[in-house]
Amino acid sequence: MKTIEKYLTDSGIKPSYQRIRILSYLMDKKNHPTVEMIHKELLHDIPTLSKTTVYNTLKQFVEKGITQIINIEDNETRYDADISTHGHFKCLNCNKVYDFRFGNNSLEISDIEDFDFLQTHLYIKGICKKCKYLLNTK
Amino acid sequence: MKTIEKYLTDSGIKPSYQRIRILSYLMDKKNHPTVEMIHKELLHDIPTLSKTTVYNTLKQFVEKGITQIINIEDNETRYDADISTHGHFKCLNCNKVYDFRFGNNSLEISDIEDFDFLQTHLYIKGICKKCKYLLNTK
DNA sequence: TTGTAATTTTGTAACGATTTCAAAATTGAA
DNA sequence: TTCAATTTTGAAATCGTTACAAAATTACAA
Repeated sequence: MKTIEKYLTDSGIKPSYQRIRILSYLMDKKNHPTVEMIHKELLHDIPTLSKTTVYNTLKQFVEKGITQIINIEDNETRYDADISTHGHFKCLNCNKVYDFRFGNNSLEISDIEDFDFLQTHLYIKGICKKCKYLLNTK
Repeated sequence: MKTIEKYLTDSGIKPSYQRIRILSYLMDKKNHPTVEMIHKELLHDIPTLSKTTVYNTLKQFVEKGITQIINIEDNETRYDADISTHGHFKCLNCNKVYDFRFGNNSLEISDIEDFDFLQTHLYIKGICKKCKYLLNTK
């Protein structure tokens, strides 16, 4: 069995064709897509793919813990199959979402000492390196 | 002129009755409300208040920089009149959103060194102290 | 104070993302 | 091969948000 199918099976998800393709898309592209983006692109290969299937599949992936939701913007829900703790940077010029690493232990958090932490999401917005130079040389 | 009116005027917003009431609500309650919550509660005092006004007002507050959007959950947009850099913790048991402070310099961010940071949002989900003890003693 | 223009508020309609739901298609086991 | 269970599909419903035009309010000049 291929690794992606085994990964789904091990996560308690039956590896249907659509599920394999959607997870592969997330893992290969690493582009933090919206439902719209996934549906639009996969439609080229799977002409019958319905948007409902994309919604259902992603909901299942999130429930089973193999995908995380990115809420960096209030008007778009994005998805990420990289479930390791890492941050997301959105460039306000080109709208690209970048991954970044941060020292989780070094956060120095006050006021919520005795709380149990289950998920940490760090979002930063600004201007990426590429756009910064482009904008400067205009 | 009252302080809240002066604050609006200084921010370039004409202090209409509705705007004063909505900003006061945010500042007094500090409950990170949704549009729904603000509208429902103020309706007791202002029976003619329309939801559109709440939307318009909050959009203006955000544009003028006196309110920030909290996207800790993908199905609800919350608002906060505290625009200082601070984190938000959502209890997955009681759904309350808590503020917390964190050392901004202690983040130890890698991979996006030369990017310009404009906004930082740190969200943590888990179980709050109160719910933790309640759940343990059940 | 009155009249008029500008601004703000309101309510309805439109919109877009997401969910619901039942039928159709596919899969798996006997 | 047959039948039950699961998955996918597409249409309709729902929900949060926005667009828009009319009504109300405010500001200001005569």
